Amino acid sequence: MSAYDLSSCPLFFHLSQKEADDILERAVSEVRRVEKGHYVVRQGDTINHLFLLMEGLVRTEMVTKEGNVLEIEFIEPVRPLAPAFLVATENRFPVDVITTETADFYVIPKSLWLKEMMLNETLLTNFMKVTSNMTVFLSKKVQMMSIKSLKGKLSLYILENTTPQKDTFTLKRTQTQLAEYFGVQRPSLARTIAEMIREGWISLYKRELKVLERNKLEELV
Amino acid sequence: MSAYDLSSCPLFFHLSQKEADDILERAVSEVRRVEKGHYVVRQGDTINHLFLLMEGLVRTEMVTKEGNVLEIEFIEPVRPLAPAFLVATENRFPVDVITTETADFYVIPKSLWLKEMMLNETLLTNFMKVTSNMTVFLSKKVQMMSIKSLKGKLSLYILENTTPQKDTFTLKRTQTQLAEYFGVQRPSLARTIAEMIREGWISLYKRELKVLERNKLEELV
DNA sequence: GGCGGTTTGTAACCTGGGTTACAACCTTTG
DNA sequence: CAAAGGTTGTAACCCAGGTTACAAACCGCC
Repeated sequence: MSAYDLSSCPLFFHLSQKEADDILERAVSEVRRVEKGHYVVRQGDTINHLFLLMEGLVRTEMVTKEGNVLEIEFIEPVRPLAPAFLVATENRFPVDVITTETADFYVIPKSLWLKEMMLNETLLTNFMKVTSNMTVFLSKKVQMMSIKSLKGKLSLYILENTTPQKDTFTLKRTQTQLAEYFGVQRPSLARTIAEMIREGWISLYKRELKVLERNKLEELV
Repeated sequence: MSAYDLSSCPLFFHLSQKEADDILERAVSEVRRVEKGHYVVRQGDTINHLFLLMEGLVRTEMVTKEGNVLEIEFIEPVRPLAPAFLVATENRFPVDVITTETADFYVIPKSLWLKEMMLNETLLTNFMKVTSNMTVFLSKKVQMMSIKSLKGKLSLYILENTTPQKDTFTLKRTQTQLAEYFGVQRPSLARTIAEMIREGWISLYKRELKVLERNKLEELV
């Protein structure tokens, strides 16, 4: 049970490896392997178990009909999947979770997990912090989505990845992925980037993006 | 301190009036009155206190630049404001909070509140449930916002307010408010409603909306 | 170096919603 | 009941982004 480094998981911060292992020893009811490209959980599934991603990589996405995929985030081990929904009144999974690599999960029944939290103050506050941070994340998402123009969304994204001091950064995603993140078509994104370059607000060489007129970007957010 | 009915507040479920009163007695450091139409907190403010709305009515809204207001929800007493952000790592208020009526708040310092939660298991699980439900709420919001077309958003809204059995409901908001909720202009909403009526999917008399072709609405969500 | 697959740039055309403006209703309230 | 303010219906025009399609550039890999 103790092959994994749990200290990197926010649920186990400030717990010794032994404490964390003991908790898992008592609570984990099943180890589940999911092959690459398969669903772990689907939007709408009822949540009675905490899923701990131990190995592999998964992607959560929210699918709107019309086939538009609005990407949310990648999750790397060791992390819990949507812990907030374990406790919520309407405890259904909000998103699809798909493995992008073969992944291993510890499956913990809700009741056992709650019991462990009641016995361990640190575990409990960690859990609360994780769910609260999810709220912060989501409300930022809402903020991003509430910006109507693509130029505005792009500006927000660029500003979040630079500072007045460090005006350059490397795009970590392809244009296609970025477009998905913003919820727009790929050519639209390319067009908008081209416009912003033409107007002299940013420059782009290979994947290196440089901010030239920070105030112009700030105006749009 | 005990003039209020705390049992309606999800933070105090399953607690006796006396238990709840005792907690507040110890934790509340200040009672604050805010006049109608004023800001209680602004987006970006650091959160070191829990605000409990005891009296009055407030509205939270997220303001995007360009002046677009994306309404989120109304809050009635007795309710905490954005409790999730008290615990989160980046504890800044995600939204503006504005009073729509003169309102009274109990202000509780973070440290005192945490202490109370550590002493009372019920209070703690209640708190967790509240923040988790906020996550559920926000991710629904994200889902709604990720639907691109106004027809789709409107369909989702209508479907959520009816069932196959009960195909009629009364619009509780004006078109202006609804348009704000969807993040579109009022004439656009009116136009779209008119289209959906013309195509025979819904009918509308005064504020009574009736679903005629449920499957058509479902297609768009 | 050359070949297939991915990523990027760009252009032409289409469409949903924004914008503005005005008229017809409702609902209060004096 | 009449004036005033709020709510709804509509129309004309504009524009950001969607859609489709193709070419150029890049990136391993044999």
